[in-house]
Amino acid sequence: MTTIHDVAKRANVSISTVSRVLNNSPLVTAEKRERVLEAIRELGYQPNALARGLIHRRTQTIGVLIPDVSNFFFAEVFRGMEDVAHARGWNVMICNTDGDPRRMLKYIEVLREKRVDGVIFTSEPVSEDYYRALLKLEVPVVLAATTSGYDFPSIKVNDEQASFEAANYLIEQGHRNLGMIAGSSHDPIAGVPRVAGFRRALQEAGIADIDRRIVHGDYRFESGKQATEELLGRFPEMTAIFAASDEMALGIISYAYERGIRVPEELSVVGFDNVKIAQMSNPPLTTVAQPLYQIGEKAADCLLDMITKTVEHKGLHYLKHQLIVRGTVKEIKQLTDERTLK
Amino acid sequence: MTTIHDVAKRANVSISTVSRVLNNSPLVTAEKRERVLEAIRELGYQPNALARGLIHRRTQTIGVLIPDVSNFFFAEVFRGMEDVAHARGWNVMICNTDGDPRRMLKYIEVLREKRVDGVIFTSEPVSEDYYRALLKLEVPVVLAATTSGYDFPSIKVNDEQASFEAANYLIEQGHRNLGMIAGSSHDPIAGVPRVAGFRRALQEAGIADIDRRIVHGDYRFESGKQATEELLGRFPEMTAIFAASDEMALGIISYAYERGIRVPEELSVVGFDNVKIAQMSNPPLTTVAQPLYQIGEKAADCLLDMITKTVEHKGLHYLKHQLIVRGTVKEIKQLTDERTLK
DNA sequence: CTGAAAGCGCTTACAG
DNA sequence: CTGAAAGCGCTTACAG
Repeated sequence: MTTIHDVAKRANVSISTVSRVLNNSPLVTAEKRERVLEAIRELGYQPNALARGLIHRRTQTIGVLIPDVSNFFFAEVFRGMEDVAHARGWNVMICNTDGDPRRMLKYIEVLREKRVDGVIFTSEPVSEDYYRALLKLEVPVVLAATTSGYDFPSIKVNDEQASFEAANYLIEQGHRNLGMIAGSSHDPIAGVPRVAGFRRALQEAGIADIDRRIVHGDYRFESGKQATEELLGRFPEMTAIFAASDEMALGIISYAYERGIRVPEELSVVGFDNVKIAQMSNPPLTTVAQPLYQIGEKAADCLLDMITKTVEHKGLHYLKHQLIVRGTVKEIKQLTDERTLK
Repeated sequence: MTTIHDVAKRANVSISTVSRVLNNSPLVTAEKRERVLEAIRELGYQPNALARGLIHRRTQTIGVLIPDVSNFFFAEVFRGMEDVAHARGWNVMICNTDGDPRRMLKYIEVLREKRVDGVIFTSEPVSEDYYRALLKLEVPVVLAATTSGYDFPSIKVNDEQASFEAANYLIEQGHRNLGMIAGSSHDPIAGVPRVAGFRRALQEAGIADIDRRIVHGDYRFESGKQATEELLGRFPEMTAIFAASDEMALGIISYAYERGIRVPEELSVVGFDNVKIAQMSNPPLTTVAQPLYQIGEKAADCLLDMITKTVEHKGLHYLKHQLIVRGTVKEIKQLTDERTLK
């Protein structure tokens, strides 16, 4: 591969001069500049980013730690990151951690070796081990779709509030016998707060027996089906279920379909996330939208701002969630209304 | 950040010695090795991959050119690549091209600057521009889920044959009035060959009017819905539709659901790809599976073999497709049988 | 076995 | 304005 020396020789100048035109230095005569440019063109020369990076201590690369890009949710968040990185002239090194601590720690080390300029840590809780490893990186870190007790800026949705609104919507539509398929109770991000929001809504509505109305899944389709069976076993008359992920919500719909339970006539369903498949189900899924792509965009923007010292970011940034009403919730007359009518 | 000099000073040896223990050279006394290791640990030193890469002319990084990771299909293929890269000690730089030639060419340049050790080019036809740019890279290139007239090894499924089998399956199930929602007729990979396979099956079965039975979509959900409307407008009695992607197949199901057409009782559907959502539809989608994850794995393995010169790969490698029978196809008695019975 | 030196491909004061 | 030189953080013949 051609180097700066080849160009210098061909243009009959020193490598310093070549370097100057490469870096748009004004102190080169028009004539030499032309000669150099010409030589570059003829040779198809491109500067070696490694050599440049070594000197500038900047690689123009950021690392993205993410559980699994083949997951609908992460795929969209990631796309937002990649797009702004690209637009701002950065590249991204992707690291699928699978939620595996060994893999995560290994990847953080690799990112350190490669001297990435910054890191986006996505969707997982920040353990103390992770925190220490991240600090050693000595570069800016931004949290996407998660948050922590440490001082990394983080971009996410207000899970408690979003969940509260979803449950509340169901209640407003007249449902009183409702349940929830939650995420993991060990998950401080998408697990605990969403349960808390659900709880708050039911409490305010004076609905009893809340604990038994909550079953835990793992956010995936299959667990949504199983959890529905469990829930309907406990409350055969249940009229609505809120799931902490769209995939689990699709599991509810599938379960209902298999048993001949009509959605939404007999069972209303609300999901969480608004991944692309939410609009492809039958009926299309009513869900709480997280601005996935924007979370990725904002996280990348925030990180690049910190790297280039344009702006200093701190603390927790909430992005707006939004209830998307499609076809899986039916309004039902409340018992009290019916009694009143008689 | 600490350098090899810091370690050398602390361990009271030369940087050559530090370098040797870093590279597991046998020519270092146990005692010095210990001292160096100790210093490395205390300092939390990690060698700079840029400096190493500069010398070795190897970055331990591969580039992946892919249209859009947020797409179900590519996300899974990509995951396969990332997993083997990781397992074999390589990192991956991801480049979402969006099928945009400017973006593609720009990315190939960037990969050249960054001196990646190899490139996987995914799912797009290789234009002459791309070919030239790829050649200039001077590193191995492997094609995943696509192929070309050039001499890059490529990993894909036999689209014509897979499509033929899908159509044939429908015919075997007694369908004679069937249609296809194809991809783009400008797409030499997932467009043209799949239409050809469909055609061949209908021809062999002596089914007439083939041209009118084919409508083109863009692989996405919405176009599947629209194409269904078009097809059913032309052939109101149509009993089965084969789609060149699962997403379009889901579009067929949605269209049917909205119009009260029962799947599979009144309309059978077969998809292509077997992305994760295929099993989440109601009824679950019968489809031709491409081994997505394995295509990614194999492409990465093939590339890394070439980079490390373990093996030389050439030509076209077909990975096996497979018809996955789920719930969207109904067997119907053929008219001829019914007549025979009477 | 070990260290000084050259070199990977660049950038950037420094002197002219 | 321009080139020689030093240096970014490493590896690896070379001499001892």
